[in-house]
Amino acid sequence: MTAEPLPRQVGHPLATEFRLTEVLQALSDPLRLDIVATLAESGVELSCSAFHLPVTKSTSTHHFRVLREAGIVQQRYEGTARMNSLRRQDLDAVFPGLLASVLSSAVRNER
Amino acid sequence: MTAEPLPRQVGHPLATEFRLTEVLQALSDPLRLDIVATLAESGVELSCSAFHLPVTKSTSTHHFRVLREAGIVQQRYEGTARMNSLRRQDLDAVFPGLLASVLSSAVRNER
DNA sequence: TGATTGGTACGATAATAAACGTACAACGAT
DNA sequence: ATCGTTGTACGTTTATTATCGTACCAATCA
Repeated sequence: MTAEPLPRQVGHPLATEFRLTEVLQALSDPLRLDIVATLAESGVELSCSAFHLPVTKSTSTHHFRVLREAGIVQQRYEGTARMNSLRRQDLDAVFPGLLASVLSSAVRNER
Repeated sequence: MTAEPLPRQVGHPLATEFRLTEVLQALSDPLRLDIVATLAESGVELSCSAFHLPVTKSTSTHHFRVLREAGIVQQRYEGTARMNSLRRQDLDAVFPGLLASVLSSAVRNER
């Protein structure tokens, strides 16, 4: 009676549920800001391990979860990897110009 | 030999010292975001007590200090009151568009 | 099947941050 | 001089967050 393993999935907030303070909080961590900037520059999906973050796997999981729960990244499984992409359209729809100004500020400020 | 009391003064960071993550962190608190939005809407200097914050005086002092140290507000004494104003020009120079997008997002998101 | 890869879950710890109360300081007015 | 107003300083408490380690799971590969 071994149950079928459930397909792995994660919950993402709807764009209507985004909260500004939560987004700002998520972006206020240097590591996470770096992740977002890297995603924006690359323009493609990236696995968690592609970032070579200077923290352990479990801490990495934590940061990606904060970004996901704030609505900043979209995650989906591809094999064993979890692919991350920016929710640009959703963010722009709810907070117009915010991501762009944060990203250009991040470049100027060198994080 | 009673020393003259020093004129009260506070330290403000130079615009060149602004750090994006610190600014985002400062703005990520609902109370502080409210303060900034009120300052922006009013367009004038406001004393700390003009905000009628739902916290004690000492907590209020704390939040204004966070905003000041991030470079978001300018403070000066006027009598016993501490007058606060936005450092709009400095912020726009270092992080172009950031404050504007945060403020318009705050309105949409109703904080 | 078993090992490897990439990531999660959970619990613990340490650092940071929000909130408060009390005591106090500077200024203005009485 | 002393009182009310406005805010600061300091120490404490509580809540949140960043980090880690260990154990584990699902997918792929040999």
